[in-house]
Amino acid sequence: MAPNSSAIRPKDELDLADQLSHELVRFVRLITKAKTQVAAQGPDGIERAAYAILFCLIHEGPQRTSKLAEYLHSEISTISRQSSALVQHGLVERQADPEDGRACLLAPTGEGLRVFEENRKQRNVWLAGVLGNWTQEDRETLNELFGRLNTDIENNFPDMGDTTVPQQSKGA
Amino acid sequence: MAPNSSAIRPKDELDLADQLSHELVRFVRLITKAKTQVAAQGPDGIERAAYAILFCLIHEGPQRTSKLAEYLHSEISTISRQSSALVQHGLVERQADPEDGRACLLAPTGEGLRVFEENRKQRNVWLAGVLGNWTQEDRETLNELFGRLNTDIENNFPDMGDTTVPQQSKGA
DNA sequence: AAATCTGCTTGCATGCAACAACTAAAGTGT
DNA sequence: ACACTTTAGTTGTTGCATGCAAGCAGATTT
Repeated sequence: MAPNSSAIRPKDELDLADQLSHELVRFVRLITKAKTQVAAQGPDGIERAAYAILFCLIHEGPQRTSKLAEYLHSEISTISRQSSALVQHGLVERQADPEDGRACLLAPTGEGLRVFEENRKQRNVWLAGVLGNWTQEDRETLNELFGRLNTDIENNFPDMGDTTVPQQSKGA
Repeated sequence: MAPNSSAIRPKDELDLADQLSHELVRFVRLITKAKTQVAAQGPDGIERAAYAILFCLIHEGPQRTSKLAEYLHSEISTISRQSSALVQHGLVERQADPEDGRACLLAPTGEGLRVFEENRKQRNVWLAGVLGNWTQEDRETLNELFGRLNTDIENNFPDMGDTTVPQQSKGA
């Protein structure tokens, strides 16, 4: 079953939207599958999802749970759970927030950095494989457009928040 | 918390891979969130995930469960369940496969088409909003590169299958 | 110091996908 | 033609990730 009809090239905007939507869900499916295959947890028992936290902490510095949630578009509770796991495994440590005793700043530990670096390498090896035949230019273009897409999606969230797409009509 | 260090522009391939990885997970998070916000199920009680099946059937014609599973990178059982739901709600119908009595060809019903169309419109409205400020050229480029990315990821799956990224070292 | 607010954690429910056990229909060999 | 194996799909169970809501402890206000 090779993509035939709509999967060749866009004729007009609507077709393009269709196609892009398709690529979007295709991508999500692929990643979902990849996630299950790469094993749910690293040998350190860290949730896959928790690496995003590590990434954020490393790139942005120690953060509060709430900030992380905001940044990662997750529930605070989710971050809380994942952070706990990271702390338990010694990849992240809690520091008392000098400005607020209730809050705890999460910061990567040396071990956390090391583990993250290794993961980063793994991921990059994989990505390099995937993009092996790409020209440098295309890679950069993809990167840039992808980033823009994400940003634009982020900016379009508020609308979805209350517009909450009603979807179709029929009642059964 | 604005992206600072590595989130500006790629210096070399490794940095680019880093950045792209980041965009990838960012995207997944965004979509994940979007999915939950758009409501778990359509008013017809159909799982969100099932729409991919509808899409596939409409674009590729009646298919067997197994083909769908292959195409959508899902387990047959998953497809089976979702298909059942679609059948129950009259969006898809089972046709006996003339070539094999065990198999059933799944085909969209008129109602299925209608419902899908409505969903498509919704999605396109949203996408149009997201890509509102893009030039047509950029949109097409994104679409093309995204498609290529997906294809290349698909092709790199076999490796992941058994290489199953060992990840890091320390045992704690 | 009592009332309130806020940041985080925990319990419960949901959605989704995988694995396994099972049914039924084809093929195969004698 | 009849048992035996293989193949297609369905259903039950399990497990994971997430969101919501309730609870808890530290901070703030009056």
